[in-house]
Amino acid sequence: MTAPTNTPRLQQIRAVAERLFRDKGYLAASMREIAREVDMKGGGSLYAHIRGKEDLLWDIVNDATDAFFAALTPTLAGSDAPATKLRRAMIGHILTITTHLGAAAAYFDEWRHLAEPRRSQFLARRDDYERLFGEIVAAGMAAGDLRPADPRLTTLHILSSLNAVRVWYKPEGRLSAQAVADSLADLLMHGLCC
Amino acid sequence: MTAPTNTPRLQQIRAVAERLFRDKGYLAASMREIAREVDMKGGGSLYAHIRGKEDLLWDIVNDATDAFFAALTPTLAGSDAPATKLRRAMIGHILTITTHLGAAAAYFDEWRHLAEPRRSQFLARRDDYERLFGEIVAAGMAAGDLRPADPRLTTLHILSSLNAVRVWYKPEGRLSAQAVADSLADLLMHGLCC
DNA sequence: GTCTATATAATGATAGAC
DNA sequence: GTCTATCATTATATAGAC
Repeated sequence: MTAPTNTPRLQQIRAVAERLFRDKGYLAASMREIAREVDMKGGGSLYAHIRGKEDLLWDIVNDATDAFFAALTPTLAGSDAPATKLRRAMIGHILTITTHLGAAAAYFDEWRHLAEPRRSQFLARRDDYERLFGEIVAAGMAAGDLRPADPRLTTLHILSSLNAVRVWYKPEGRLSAQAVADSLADLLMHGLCC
Repeated sequence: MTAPTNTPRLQQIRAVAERLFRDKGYLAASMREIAREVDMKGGGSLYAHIRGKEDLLWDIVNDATDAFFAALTPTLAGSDAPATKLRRAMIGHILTITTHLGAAAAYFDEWRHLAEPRRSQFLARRDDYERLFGEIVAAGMAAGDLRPADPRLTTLHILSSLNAVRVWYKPEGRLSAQAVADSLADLLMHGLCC
């Protein structure tokens, strides 16, 4: 939570910061560069809109967290069988990444540049999400819907496999986000073997 | 390639840099901090051993690349069936990550802070490795050993799933590296479904 | 709200004594 | 090879005119 205002100019600044934080990393992206990309002549003007660089990261990280929860909530509320629920959760997770690539980079990689207590607050929310996701996996195994295995370790494998999409997915590439999501869900559900 | 010498002191500096680059990121890890962790009193003393900070990153990144190739080569040379080869390659890849966590962080995340032409040189070698890995996948599908799918996309999914282990694996944790490697190989080979 | 100028702190790297 | 001192650069952030 920074300012209660949310002007178009601020949103523009946040969009640029999101892109630069992803492209070069939080530390390598300077305030002067962000300012230049929104057609300001010096970094100082930014401080009429934000209190500091870290606020930009904080807002981006929270947008990402909100998006992941928003994608998972309807799946959790549904009454599908666990395996179907898991597939829907996986697809939703991947599509959230592919439609919020900048925010995803902050969520997975750049959050460590947050100072306390924000850092811990973020990690707590991320843990909540992973716990919710893991409950689907555990339920599926308990119901005999999924192969029995260590549910915590399996959830870790699933989520980190899904998250890896952020590294190489290109919106302008030959593959649609849906095709990437479907293929990875198939791979995780059925495996490589015949 | 930096200096032809390779003293114990230099190896110690590289080991510290590797750990700090992983823990805080390349840019956030200062030369003064590296110096302090090898019991030097100021960052200046480091320059009797290296020419610059980037040389440390470069050497670490190349160590990682060498390690990945070293793990893959015997598997490629073997005469196993493609599916067996793939499993061995996956296990070897994961174990290389877990035994070189600092170098893996540089290999996957910090390489972008290399200036040209080193950056491109590194990416070319990494592409070579991924191509070799992908040939096992393609051969397995061609032989009917693996389920038919887009071999390039499948290779991308496999490798990025394996690579994700670096993010959460803790050597002092409850799971051995071998257990992590086996469980992920099982998941990718056979899937979650019954 | 944006500009210019600047305060303040930290960085990578170098120089020279020992 | 390590020390201390320092240079040059860059960073985030602030002050005050407009």
